[in-house]
Amino acid sequence: MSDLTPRQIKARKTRKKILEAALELFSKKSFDDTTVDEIVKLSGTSKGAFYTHFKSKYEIFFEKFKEIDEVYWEFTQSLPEETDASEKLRQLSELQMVYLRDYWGKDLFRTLYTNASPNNNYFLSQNRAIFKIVHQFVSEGQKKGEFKKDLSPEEITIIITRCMRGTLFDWCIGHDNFDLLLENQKIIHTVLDGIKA
Amino acid sequence: MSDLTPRQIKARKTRKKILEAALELFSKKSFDDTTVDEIVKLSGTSKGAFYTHFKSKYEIFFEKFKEIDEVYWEFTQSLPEETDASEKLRQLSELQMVYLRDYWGKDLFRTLYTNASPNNNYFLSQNRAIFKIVHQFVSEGQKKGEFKKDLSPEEITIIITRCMRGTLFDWCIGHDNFDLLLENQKIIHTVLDGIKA
DNA sequence: TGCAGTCCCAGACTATGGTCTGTTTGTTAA
DNA sequence: TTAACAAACAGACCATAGTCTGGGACTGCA
Repeated sequence: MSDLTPRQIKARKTRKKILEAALELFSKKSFDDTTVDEIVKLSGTSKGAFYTHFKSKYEIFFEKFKEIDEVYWEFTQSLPEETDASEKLRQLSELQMVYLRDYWGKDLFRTLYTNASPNNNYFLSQNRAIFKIVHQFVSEGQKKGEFKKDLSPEEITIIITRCMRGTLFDWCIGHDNFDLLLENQKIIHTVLDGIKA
Repeated sequence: MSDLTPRQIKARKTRKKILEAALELFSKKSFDDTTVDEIVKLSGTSKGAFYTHFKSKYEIFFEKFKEIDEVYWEFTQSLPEETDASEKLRQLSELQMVYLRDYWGKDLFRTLYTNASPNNNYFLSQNRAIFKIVHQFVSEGQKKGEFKKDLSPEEITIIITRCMRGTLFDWCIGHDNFDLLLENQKIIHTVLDGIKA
């Protein structure tokens, strides 16, 4: 961990300064209202430093996004083994919504969606914790005979995560200000009904 | 219709020139690679003209987006009345996917999603043709006893359109290059199973 | 008919995300 | 040790979406 050369240590420090300044400004103002020049100024660095450490302004809070998956893993550990698969899925999706609503918030989360691109879409990746966890629950459910087997676990997992994404998209882009938990609950309930044996 | 003053007629012409030039460039290159200066140059107008007629570069092809709803209406007329509601929904969603895939294409469609904002999201509006048509089919299905009644027609309609949106989002943002029709079919089938009586 | 006001537009200008070039300084192979 | 190299960075520079100002032509009203 700390067998880094002095140069690398200094670089890390610079990176950290930039990251902290950026996140501070993002929360104080907003992503869109924060300019790279401001970040650079507050962190006491430069454009050059900024772009050696981050590919884009967007990528900066992408860093923060990775925290999400930590939360999911912790949750999974805490679940009693014998719970129904559909119950687990319900709880997981609820956790996700609560977390995104309360910890991230609409505005911050929106920039994720509007800045997504085919090159930069980790949050669609099937390597993500949320995908793996859902997949695990679905497999369990199929083994226990709780779910149909005309679709593979992967296919069902994709369906479920896609529904959640649709809900999240409407939530952060639309101006309806709907109840994220309630809306998610309805769609998840419907989908689970659709895959029950 | 044509009781326009000469000034208004000229303005319309300018607007049209800009719109045509823009769409030509969008299809020849892409939305992102087309600059406003190019549009202005090709259309023989100016920035001032551009921004009096359109709020933003994005809004320009928003114009094109409205064509979609025309297609949906036409389709609805062509359906035999006695078809099952779920069959109607299946066909409608398929039509949508074919149209977006073949007529719009991934790249063009993506800019819709990445440029959406709470101020500018007609395509989430419940006034859209797609929403109204789905709503009508769902109501029919409930009346015929084909669908459950524990959710209102509006709620079910939202669920269905949201699923389609989730699929479309993954399609145009992700790099999986999956089969849009097939993926849509799976998710719609599952959701319909979930609302069947 | 004359004139005040407004619409439509031209084009200079601004703001900002991102690139490029040069410089310094730590690193490494001989 | 030292020369070549590369990492880390500073800041000028570029590209482009969008704004601002001014002016000419049309319109409506006195």
